[in-house]
Amino acid sequence: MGAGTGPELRAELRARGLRLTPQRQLVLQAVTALRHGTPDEILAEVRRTADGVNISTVYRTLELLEEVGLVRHAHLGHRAPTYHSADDAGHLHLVCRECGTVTEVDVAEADAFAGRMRERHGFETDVEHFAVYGRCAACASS
Amino acid sequence: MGAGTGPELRAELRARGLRLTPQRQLVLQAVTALRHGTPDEILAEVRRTADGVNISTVYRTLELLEEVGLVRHAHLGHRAPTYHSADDAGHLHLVCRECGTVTEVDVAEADAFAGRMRERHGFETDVEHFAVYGRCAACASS
DNA sequence: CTTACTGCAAATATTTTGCATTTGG
DNA sequence: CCAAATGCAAAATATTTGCAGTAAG
Repeated sequence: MGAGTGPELRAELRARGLRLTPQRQLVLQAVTALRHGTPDEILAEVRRTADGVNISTVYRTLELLEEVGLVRHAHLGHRAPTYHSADDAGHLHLVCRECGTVTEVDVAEADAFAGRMRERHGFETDVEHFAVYGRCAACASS
Repeated sequence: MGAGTGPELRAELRARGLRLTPQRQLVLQAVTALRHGTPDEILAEVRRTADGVNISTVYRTLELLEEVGLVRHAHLGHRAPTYHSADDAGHLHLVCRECGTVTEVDVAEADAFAGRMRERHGFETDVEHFAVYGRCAACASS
């Protein structure tokens, strides 16, 4: 289960003179458990277990975990940076504008597109960061 | 130059029992002039010409112009829905994470990708709404 | 012990809303 | 004239920051 909860987090932090705190463990656990979560949702998830973690700590911790490389964020909607574990990387997000469902798709499905952007525009696409908007199969058939 | 400033806007509005106001003309002109703008930037652009248009009117007007089909918005960054004229549609946005430059690319370049999403996932991609993140040629070579 | 980290409350930033007034048609 | 639209100020959201107290190592 990769970076997950314990020793790897500690190692990443120590390597930079940073500390392992219960809050940081809890936030990382919550991100992993939710698979996709906004700062708000992550706070709620954390509070199902422990209590008293502050929202500003969640923001600061997410930023830090991202720097350290254990979590990433993507933009799935209007106002919602969504965080996920770096372990759980390797997919695109297809977001349905009608029902909001997020479908995960292997990044390889965008390889041809990314290659084209590279060749024609010298642009290195970060396929994991962009959300693809549209209509999912279920909504299209209704 | 399509929908632009005058008569078409009036027609679209009248057809729905809505009114043509100077504010609505100004906002549409500003969106067209800027090519890409956040509500804030649009307000600033409007104020270069006339004065006294209120920020809440900008928000309401953008929403309305989008319903009517004269403008669209895309998500190009963390906190910034960016509006553009519907006339100026037909392109993807390549956004550089380092310098922020937005490169426009013909939507046809994503046809293969969109086709693949349709076939394999039944997903109808709105290629114009998503921003593609990455590094532009200039930043990659530095 | 040292200083990184957290909680808290206040500051920012962004967008939305209620309501009295103005104005397009 | 009358309903639609605007301006304004307040409310609702979302995120950031300063600082004093707490705790990791």
